[in-house]
Amino acid sequence: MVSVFSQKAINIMKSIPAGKVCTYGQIAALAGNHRGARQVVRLLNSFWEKENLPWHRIVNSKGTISLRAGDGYEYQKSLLEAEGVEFDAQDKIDLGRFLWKPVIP
DNA sequence: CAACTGACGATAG
DNA sequence: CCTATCGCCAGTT
Repeated sequence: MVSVFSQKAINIMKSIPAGKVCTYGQIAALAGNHRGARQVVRLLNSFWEKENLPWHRIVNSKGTISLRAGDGYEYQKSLLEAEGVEFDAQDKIDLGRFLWKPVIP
């Protein structure tokens, strides 16, 4: 038991299907804190290897990858493209088509 | 145990 | 479009 927020966020992230992406704010809001995007970042960096989270499916609210080129940016992009996610000329994802909308009761 | 750290978001200018 | 600021708080040092 870490925290309710962490568990929910982790649960949500583990549920993201291939070919879809999620935003930090969305996960934070679903986990109970609409302003907890930074906590989501912390959780990802701390639990992605322990919980086997698909960190590459998490992007910022604009649908762009937050990492800088050379710092994993191209790697994440390639992973997403391999799952069917498309990037436009501005290297951003069309959230209208690829944003995953989880079903939380 | 106190301070620091963040792959962000929304708002204001 | 851009930069600046505040908010939020678990995990790490």
